[in-house]
Amino acid sequence: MVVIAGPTASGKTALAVQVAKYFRTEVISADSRQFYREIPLGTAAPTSEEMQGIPHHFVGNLSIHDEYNVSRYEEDVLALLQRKFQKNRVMVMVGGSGLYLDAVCKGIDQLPDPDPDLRKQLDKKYNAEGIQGLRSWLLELDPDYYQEVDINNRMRLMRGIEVCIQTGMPYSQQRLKTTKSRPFRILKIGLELPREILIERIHQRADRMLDSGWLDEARSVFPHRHLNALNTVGYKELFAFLSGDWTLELAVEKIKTNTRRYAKRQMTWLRRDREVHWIDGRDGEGASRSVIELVDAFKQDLAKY
RNA sequence: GGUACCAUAGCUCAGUAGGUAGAGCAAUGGACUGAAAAUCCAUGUGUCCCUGGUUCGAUCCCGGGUGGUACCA
Repeated sequence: MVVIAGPTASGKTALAVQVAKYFRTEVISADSRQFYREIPLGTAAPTSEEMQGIPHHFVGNLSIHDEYNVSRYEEDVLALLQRKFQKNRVMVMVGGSGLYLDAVCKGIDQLPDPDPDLRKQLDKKYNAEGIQGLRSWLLELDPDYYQEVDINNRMRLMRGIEVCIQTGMPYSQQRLKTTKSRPFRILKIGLELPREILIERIHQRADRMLDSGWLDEARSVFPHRHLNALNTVGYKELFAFLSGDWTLELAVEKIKTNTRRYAKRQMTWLRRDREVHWIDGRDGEGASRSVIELVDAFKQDLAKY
């Protein structure tokens, strides 16, 4: 499996199609927002024209009303890969959601999915007693995890508490971070661009997306703005405009800023992964040639064993 | 042309009884196992507009200049 990762607006979509074309195979998206069919414009999901006839999986396959999470994604992708590897030697996975990429490449521990009723209780606790309420709750249930969590991060605190309650065992004993073995070999590619160029591309793409009707798309999902799928860069800002809190100009400026920050977080995540082979994303043709070379070298390497 | 006010970090601004300065945002670095495009942590040297003067010492007080804003002609 060839994994193509990189920050938003770095040209992953086009590169993945080029590579999939060359190997006559299909593309799996690892983008936690392109799943949702109601929001293709604002998530820069590939259009059918951009796909150039290459089958894409996990793009527009869900509704914003669906419940979904990384472990289900891991399962779904593995099931699909098992089928696809029967006839394809190579598969391409492309996306910018680091956690989702890792779930497929390295696996994720066996832990329960969140229970909606419990989440409600946790929210109630947080609203009534603030972060301190969550802290003391977690300290009681799992003192070991309490020592290592981000003590200010309410989501981590909540998840820790949730797992302890649902399983009756400390979270810290179940979050093992073991790496699972996969029945296929993985080659990871990272697309990199000089900072100024990436920033320029982010800005231009935001303007292009707005020109192509993004605001109308945001308006159409506005009534559901509290759904998690819409807690997303771009939509949050457009919703602030649609609510009358911000001018459109301000919203656009914030979209650009927040997209830049998102790209930075993606890079932080990816840089940590020593298995990534970095390639220059400035020239699309060159990038796809580099990927193909890397894949061929990888195959030859495999043949030795 | 006159009068008043303003000029401090990339931006918006605070401040110093005269002892060379700090917030928010941005930016940068980082964390990350079922909300992940989420969530969270860390990091503040900048000719305090220029130039004379007073002073042991001026970003701060005084004079002049330059630029900006408002009002009056």
